[in-house]
Amino acid sequence: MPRRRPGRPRRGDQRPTRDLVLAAATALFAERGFDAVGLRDVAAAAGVDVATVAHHTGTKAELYDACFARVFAAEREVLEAAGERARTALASGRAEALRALHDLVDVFVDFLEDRPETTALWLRRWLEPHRHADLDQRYAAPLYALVEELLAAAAAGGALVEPAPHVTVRSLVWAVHGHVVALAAQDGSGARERREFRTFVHRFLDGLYPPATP
Amino acid sequence: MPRRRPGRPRRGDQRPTRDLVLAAATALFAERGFDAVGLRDVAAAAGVDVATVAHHTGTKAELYDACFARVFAAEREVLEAAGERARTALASGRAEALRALHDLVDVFVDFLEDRPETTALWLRRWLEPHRHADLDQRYAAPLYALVEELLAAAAAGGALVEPAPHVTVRSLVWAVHGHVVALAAQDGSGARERREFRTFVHRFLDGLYPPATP
DNA sequence: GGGATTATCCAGCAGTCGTTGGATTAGGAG
DNA sequence: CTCCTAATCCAACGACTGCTGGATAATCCC
Repeated sequence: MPRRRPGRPRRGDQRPTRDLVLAAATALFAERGFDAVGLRDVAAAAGVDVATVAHHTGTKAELYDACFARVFAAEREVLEAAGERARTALASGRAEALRALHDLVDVFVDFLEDRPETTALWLRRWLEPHRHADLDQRYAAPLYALVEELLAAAAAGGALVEPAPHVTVRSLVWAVHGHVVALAAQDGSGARERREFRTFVHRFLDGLYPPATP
Repeated sequence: MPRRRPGRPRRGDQRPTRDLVLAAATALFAERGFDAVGLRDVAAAAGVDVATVAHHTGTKAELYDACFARVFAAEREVLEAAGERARTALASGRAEALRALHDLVDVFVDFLEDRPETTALWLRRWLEPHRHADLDQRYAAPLYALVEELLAAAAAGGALVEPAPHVTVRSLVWAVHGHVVALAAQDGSGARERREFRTFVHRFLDGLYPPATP
């Protein structure tokens, strides 16, 4: 491995080192977890010395936080864009709200299937509550609020009082993460699994909120 | 901490040291994970020296495996007992099969609510595929097969061909684990949460397999 | 050109890790 | 009592950990 050029970076230079380190660290943390990844592993994966990692990202805990913030910010961005589209459909009636709900869930599933490391970090977050202070406020809460809003709109006229919407949303979210984990654990493209999971999700929603009232 | 008596244990002695170590290690591993728990932590929690831990449970990896085997064996035992009861109901018709399905799921939820460390280890197992070789064969496969069998029986006459039963089962299992994690993360007794989750589960099953065909 | 700034690496510190060899003590077997 | 076995702890080894002080090099600003 050739030694990287030291010194101040040129004005319109290549990809900044900090992003390189964050990408490498995210992949490693998602696969092995906080304690099983050494700073020297991250440095080697990024083609950089340990001191350089520390120079750009500070403490190991700060690096960990930065990885989470980066991944979850991307997810939140995608979901809020899809949520904005869905929100406009809310005013158009129950059928449109139901379709918007289905679309939003599809976007969610697509996103996680494409970026399994998001699921890995999401799960690790639940197993390490002490390490993440404000992640829920910045990430989970807005997502839950949006989907609950759509669920409530879809249920309007359906007289759905229980279970509480947040229970339904949480269960759906965990089912999706379980699907992503199962995809990663098996071999093959998983095209069939993806198709069947979408079928399941739509049946799940239709079962709770039948599209046509008898 | 007084020094423990060395020497060969007396004939009808107290709780064997190995169980003490395994219990302490299980609690620590469930809370912090493999790498964040040192053998000295386990030893201290069990009131024992490090060398004693090694003497009884061998390598750290072997200790980890022993914890998993212990916890999952308990779960499998409970589920197979409930499954046996359910299996006899299968021959009595669709309505009885549906009720048996509901009962089995209730047993599953009750068990995990009472022993949250089972959920913690279950999740960690998915995040560390390299550390667990044969756990799926001994634990997950029989459970999945049983619930799928019940689902298929419940669906008989309902013309359910998709989604594939294992997708439904997996999603339900992950939803339950998500419920347990949420219970552990919140404060209070969580009695309301438990009640609402059961409502959700039963609605979930009824949505996929309506109890009365219209 | 001459600082000032920024980036990179080398070398090493102090601490913890899992693991082990050996000493000590207690009970069972004869 | 004497031998054997089993249980416990102490002390230490080598390896690895996160982190850092300082040297060097490349660029920017003037």
